[in-house]
Amino acid sequence: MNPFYRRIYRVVRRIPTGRVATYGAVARLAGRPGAARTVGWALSALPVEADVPWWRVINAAGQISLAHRRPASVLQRALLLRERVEFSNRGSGGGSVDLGVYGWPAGAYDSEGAPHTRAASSRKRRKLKGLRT
DNA sequence: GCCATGACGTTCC
DNA sequence: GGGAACGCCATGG
Repeated sequence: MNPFYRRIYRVVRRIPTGRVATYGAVARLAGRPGAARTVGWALSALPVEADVPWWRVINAAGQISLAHRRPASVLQRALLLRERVEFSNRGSGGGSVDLGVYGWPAGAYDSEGAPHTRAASSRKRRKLKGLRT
């Protein structure tokens, strides 16, 4: 097992009860920003018997990604609810977690969490720089 | 070593 | 706000 995985698992273990972290945050804390996919991959290979709160790891949108892919989605939601993590019924998407409240580490998301929301400001900045042509 | 895939993220339309 | 495209790192064939 590569040190990345162990690091990722360690980071996930550091997630306190009642809090959730995004793949990107975990990857960043693991020392590999941008390796969010790798984090998900590592968790996919994670055995259920492992003492790693994988259910506290969600995507940047504050939603569970293993919706139809894995039946564990229901389990994850149940576990999160058990952790007192509320799901904001944003329409009928199945519910999303407010990273501004339950996000971990605190301050990483602060008052934002939605990628597109944050992208709005970043986009302008990128356009201003005049990149990509 | 190259191509394809994945529990994701960011940016553009 | 929603959908599509590109990029990211690591694994598997």
